[in-house]
Amino acid sequence: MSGGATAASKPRKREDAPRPAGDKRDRILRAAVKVFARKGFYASRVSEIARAAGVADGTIYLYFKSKDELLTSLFEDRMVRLLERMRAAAAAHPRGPDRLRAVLELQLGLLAEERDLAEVITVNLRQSTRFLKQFATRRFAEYLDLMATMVADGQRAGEFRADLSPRVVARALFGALDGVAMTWALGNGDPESLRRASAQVAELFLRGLVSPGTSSA
Amino acid sequence: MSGGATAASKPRKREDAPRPAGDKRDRILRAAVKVFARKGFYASRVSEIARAAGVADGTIYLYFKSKDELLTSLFEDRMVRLLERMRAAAAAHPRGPDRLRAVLELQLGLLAEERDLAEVITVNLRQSTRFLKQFATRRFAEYLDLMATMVADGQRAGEFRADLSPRVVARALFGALDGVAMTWALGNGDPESLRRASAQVAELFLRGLVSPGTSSA
Amino acid sequence: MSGGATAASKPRKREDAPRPAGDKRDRILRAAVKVFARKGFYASRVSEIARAAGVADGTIYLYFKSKDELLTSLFEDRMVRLLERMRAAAAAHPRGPDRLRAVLELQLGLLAEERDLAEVITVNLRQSTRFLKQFATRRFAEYLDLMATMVADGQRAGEFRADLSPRVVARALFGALDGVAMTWALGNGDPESLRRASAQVAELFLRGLVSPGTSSA
Amino acid sequence: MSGGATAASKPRKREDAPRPAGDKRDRILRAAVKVFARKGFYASRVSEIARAAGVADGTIYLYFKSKDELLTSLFEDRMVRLLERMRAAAAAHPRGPDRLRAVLELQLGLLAEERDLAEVITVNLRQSTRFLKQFATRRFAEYLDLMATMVADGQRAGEFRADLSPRVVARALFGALDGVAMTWALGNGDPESLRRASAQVAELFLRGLVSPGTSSA
DNA sequence: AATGAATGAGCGTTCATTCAT
DNA sequence: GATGAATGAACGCTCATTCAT
Repeated sequence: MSGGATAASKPRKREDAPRPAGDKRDRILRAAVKVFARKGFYASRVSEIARAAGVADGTIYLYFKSKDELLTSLFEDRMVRLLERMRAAAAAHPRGPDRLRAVLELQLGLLAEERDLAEVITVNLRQSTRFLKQFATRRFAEYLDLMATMVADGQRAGEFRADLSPRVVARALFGALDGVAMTWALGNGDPESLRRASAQVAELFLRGLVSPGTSSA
Repeated sequence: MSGGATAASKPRKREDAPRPAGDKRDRILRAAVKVFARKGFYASRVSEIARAAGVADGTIYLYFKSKDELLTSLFEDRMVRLLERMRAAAAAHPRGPDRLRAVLELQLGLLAEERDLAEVITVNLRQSTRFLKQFATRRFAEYLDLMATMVADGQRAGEFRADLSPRVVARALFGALDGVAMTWALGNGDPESLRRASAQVAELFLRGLVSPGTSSA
Repeated sequence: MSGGATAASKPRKREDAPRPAGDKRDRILRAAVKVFARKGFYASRVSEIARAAGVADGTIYLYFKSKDELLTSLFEDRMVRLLERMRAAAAAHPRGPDRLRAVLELQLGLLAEERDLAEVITVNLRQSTRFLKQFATRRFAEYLDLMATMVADGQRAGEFRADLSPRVVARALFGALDGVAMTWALGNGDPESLRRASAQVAELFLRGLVSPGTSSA
Repeated sequence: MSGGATAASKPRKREDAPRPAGDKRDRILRAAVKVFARKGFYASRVSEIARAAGVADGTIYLYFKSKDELLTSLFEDRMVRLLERMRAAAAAHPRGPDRLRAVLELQLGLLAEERDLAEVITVNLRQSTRFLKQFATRRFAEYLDLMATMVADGQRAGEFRADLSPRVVARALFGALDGVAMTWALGNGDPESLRRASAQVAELFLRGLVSPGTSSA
């Protein structure tokens, strides 16, 4: 998927223009998303993921060091992608409110397209404290920083009220989106309904954030 | 809360007065919170919980059917307690904004006092999709209903803007509180800092919710 | 059962003619027969036997050293009773063929009256090699001796053919009775059908044993 | 017996010729016979069987679903083999008495060669009523049918007395052989002595079965 | 004597990971 | 690289037995 992040696949001679391998790594990751979403990380068997990916059990270990690293890579992969797009969206919108709205809609929009991923990110990823503490921290901090920066920028520009801590707002924003995505993923999962909810959450937060005397539209 | 027999305890003779034992179930639950918080549900060993509770491994099975049921009971117990207090807090505040603020502060206040519990509730509880789907559903739905009802009541009273779906607001509120609690639990965990964050979240949501032309204070 | 009302079970000074205690020991043994028959020795729980006997788990250990000893005592008890009656029956019939017939009918007759016991004796008793080798040996050898002696006596008296080893005949007789009882116990268990089978087995063996030129009737 | 794939083995690639492995299932079964015979089914540990078979504990579960199924497969395997040979022996002897003698000698002959197996079949197999009732029933019924049919055929041919129920005779025969084998297996276990006993049992039953006026030789 | 809550040793089974082919 | 049979460490749970009351 995507052009950029090929990560460290297996060694290939050279050239082999279009897509030499790496195909398998992706198939495994996609299979993992599906299986993790259905049964949860711990209840998922490596052999199930292998079967779903159409490879042998052992093959998985040619691409990932362990089952843990599979979850880890999944998160890393998706998070990097999300952060990239968020930064692009932010750059495209100079005004704080527009920017915030764009970012929120981007985030839920991505999940709406991939329900299984939403379930993995919002539910399974919290499997272990250890995981969250040791691994996810870096990308997650990056994510919170991005959000907090957007808020702080808006405050400096006088677009957002200045009496709220940008970090607290960022955490609340993350949580609200996560909660909405989670309840959606656990429910029926109609993509459109998540998009509608997304617009309302944006509305709610923007109204909560704007400085008195500023129109949010 | 509640005076009498909680759920399915162990068989008790007759009488009731002296309350000789019965604390064992509680000791186990409290030990479970502690251990789950430190290592996560799956990485926690039943024997560790037993040691932490000061009982033998087998004793745990006199009070809980399985390790799973331990998590389940934990959630049930705490959730019932939370819901009771939330209803009480709601009843004590007739005006929508006050009511909402009281409920939010209650929820984060409870977690601020018991950091381990916060970690279990916000992190470990999402261990498995199966758990969330099959078990937690009932109490969680009750929780969301309560929040949504508060919002809807406020809307009918003209205190809250009417163009947002109460259910979406409830989900966002839950998520925001959960996200703030999670990031707090994963961090240093100073109770006071969670209370301060709580006040800001309330501020943010109330401002976002109030009808134009209404003062939120 | 047995004596009378017995009432209290605690130790009495002396006298107390009919049956001071021991009532409980018997209740436990009878409960054990029932439970062992239904589920097999290993699958039977001490607590089930206790419940069936109407006593507490711990009480069983006041009368028996262990679960093993329960089986052991059961076998001993019943075997002693059987051997006593067999000796009496043998003494009452001077002629070899009559004696053999009487003994066979006695044995299957006892089991026919107590189907559960038949199941325990024929099926469960063979639980472990250790059990058979270390414990049952004594009484079982006594049983085989009794049978072999009857055959040998008959041979000396010219009533039975002399070209068969009395010990082999005894083993075959035991086996035949045991096999018939087992297939019966595993089936419907109509007492009358076991008695009919018993008569045929006696007929078969007597005809097989009699010296040529002797009428078996 | 049989050349090809026995029952449910593990997945084999394709080919068939070289028979590279596949001996593992057999090695495990043989180890199980040995261990069960020495300690009884319940006292035997899966890990002991694994060690005796020279495989890892987990390997056993690649070939058998559970420890129970190990016993079950053992019985099934051996029983199928016995029944095949019994049918062959029966077919080779047209006259009732010869046929019966041949079958009896075959059965004890097989056990004489494999003392451990004799112990498992006669002793351990009766471990649980459940086992006997639910599983062994089919093959055991087949066995009894075969014996009963031989008797009934002989009766129709006028070779055996007609006043005995073929089914009762079959049960007695089974029991006699089983009892003789059991007492032998629990004792010293000299193969020759079991063969001698076998001949005497045949003699005893044939004499008991023949119609008056028929020579059994 | 009787109770039954508590104990904790012990075991069947699972499953991530390895490695010979 | 790819395979999947084999491995064996690790753990939840059971249940015979004990002992304070």
